[in-house]
Amino acid sequence: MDYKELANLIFPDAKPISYYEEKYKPRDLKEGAVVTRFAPSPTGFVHIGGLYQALVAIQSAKKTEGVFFLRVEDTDQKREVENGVTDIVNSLKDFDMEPDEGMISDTEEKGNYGPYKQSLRKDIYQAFAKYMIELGKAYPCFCTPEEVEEIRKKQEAAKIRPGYYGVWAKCRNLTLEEMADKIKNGEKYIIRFKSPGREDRKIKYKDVIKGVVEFPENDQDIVIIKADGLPTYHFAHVVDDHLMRTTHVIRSDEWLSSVPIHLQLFNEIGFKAPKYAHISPIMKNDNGNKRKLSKRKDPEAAVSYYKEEGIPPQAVKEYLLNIANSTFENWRRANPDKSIDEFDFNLSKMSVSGALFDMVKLLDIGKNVISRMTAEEIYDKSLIWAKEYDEELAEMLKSKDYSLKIFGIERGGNKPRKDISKWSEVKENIIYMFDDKFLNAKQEYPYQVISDKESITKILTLYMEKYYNENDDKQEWFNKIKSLAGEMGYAEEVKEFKANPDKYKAHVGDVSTVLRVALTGRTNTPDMYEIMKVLGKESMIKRFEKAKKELN
RNA sequence: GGCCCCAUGGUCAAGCGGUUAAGACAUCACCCUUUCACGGUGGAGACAUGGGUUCGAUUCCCGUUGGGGUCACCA
Repeated sequence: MDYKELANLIFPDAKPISYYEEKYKPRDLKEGAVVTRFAPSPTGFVHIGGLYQALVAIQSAKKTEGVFFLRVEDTDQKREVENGVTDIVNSLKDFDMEPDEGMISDTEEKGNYGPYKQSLRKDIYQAFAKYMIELGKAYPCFCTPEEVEEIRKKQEAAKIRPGYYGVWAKCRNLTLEEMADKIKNGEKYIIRFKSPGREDRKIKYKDVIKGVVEFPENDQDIVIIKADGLPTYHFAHVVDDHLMRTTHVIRSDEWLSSVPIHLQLFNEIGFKAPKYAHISPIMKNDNGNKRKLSKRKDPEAAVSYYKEEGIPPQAVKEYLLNIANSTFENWRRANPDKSIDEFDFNLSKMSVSGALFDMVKLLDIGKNVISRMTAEEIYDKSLIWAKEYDEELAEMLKSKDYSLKIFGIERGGNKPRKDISKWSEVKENIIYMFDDKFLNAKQEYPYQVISDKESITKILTLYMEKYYNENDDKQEWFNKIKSLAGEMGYAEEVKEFKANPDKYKAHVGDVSTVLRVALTGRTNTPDMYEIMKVLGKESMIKRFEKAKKELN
């Protein structure tokens, strides 16, 4: 019995690895092109941290004319969730982050390096596991989970490092004959890697983001093929990223401590290891402690949250990019209209420590992103959002013409209005502009300086009867309000009022406030001249009548 | 607990041996303005701590403290 015979006994049907080496040829890309991937498990919704990784990966690939692919890591059937793959694909689509290669739906994929779903690659992993066995670098292990647990307990009791290694790795010392006999007897087994490492030796490696990191060598005989015949993450990673010709593995921080295992695996199997870039996770402040954004506790951890809230995908991406490379902010200010793909993203400039998630900042970016949009875009996007999440708003937006007029107020030009940071704010923002909403609802009228019934009635009546003319330009329009103020005995100029506070009871601004409150039910609105134009005279009359009626 | 990583204002962060320690968000004041949003000006606000090294440390080294990660037939 030799290694080869053992390997054949275990994987009689596996192809030689040369078959796969031949099938998945090195990519023909220009020098320096980054081939990278997003490789999530379909275990539930897509996490904002995952989106962050994917974004960083895309930027890296785009910048170098490389490849970004989506690989689904579904080797743990126990944790798999229904529609997991579809969710991932759709989430990337929502953010306009479609991969160049890989899964494009639950069952379809594109690209020449597939399958891109690990559960479909069982044969491939087994071929490489077989190869490892032939090399004498992997072996079958017959320990039951209970036995392994038993070993761990002993180690813990003796306060020594837990794990399957050295003298604890019982099965590694079985003779080939013993192994063969056990297999023939039908004993259950898994495949373990035979680690050549020693814990008292150090390895150094250079992470693209973290810099030089030093670790003890791996000496654990880790599992590479599980009882169900599927590989563990470690082995799948090595096989896949080799065969898919990945140049850069961009993944979450939590993998950093597995690097010694991965490097050793690459080395023993004889492949060139990719470069690693370990990204710090996005954190959240929880009672003074930092912790990762959690799927269970934090709604904003799920990318679906941003869609539901109507935060533009563009804003989320810009926020994330800003965390990744803080120079992005300056670049954006200098290039307000450029696509983020033109930003010179730099992996190695990413922060080594995890950033606290800042919703306030995100919404500020949202505000700016939306302010750069035309009224038409705002209309389209809020309508799409409304159709899914807010029927009432969708109903309000039915008249495109009218909606466009509202969204057009103070928009365009170099100082656009910045009062919407997400689509879920739109309704509150414009609802008073709709007669059927405004006229039929009970309104609060927060009058300010001028608040007595008589004065208000007089202002509203006089204004419509004597002063308002829908054909006035803005200057004329405001002059009329001044005249009205004068007629009422108030100061026509605010400055004059301030100079002689005792002489007047109020000033033209206070008169405006009365008009504004009567018209809209609020003290803060966009430009009133434009509001009146959009509303039209008929609506104004109705609103003033309502206001007068509801004076107390 | 072992191993690893990290530490600049409330938050994100420039910095890479000599700086009045940038900038953005948030905050405050003022200006602009009929209100708000915008815009403008200004203010407050930081190098965790103790040792070294050095003519000189935010920057380099060590310890302490604090935070994070990881130790599965999960990824």
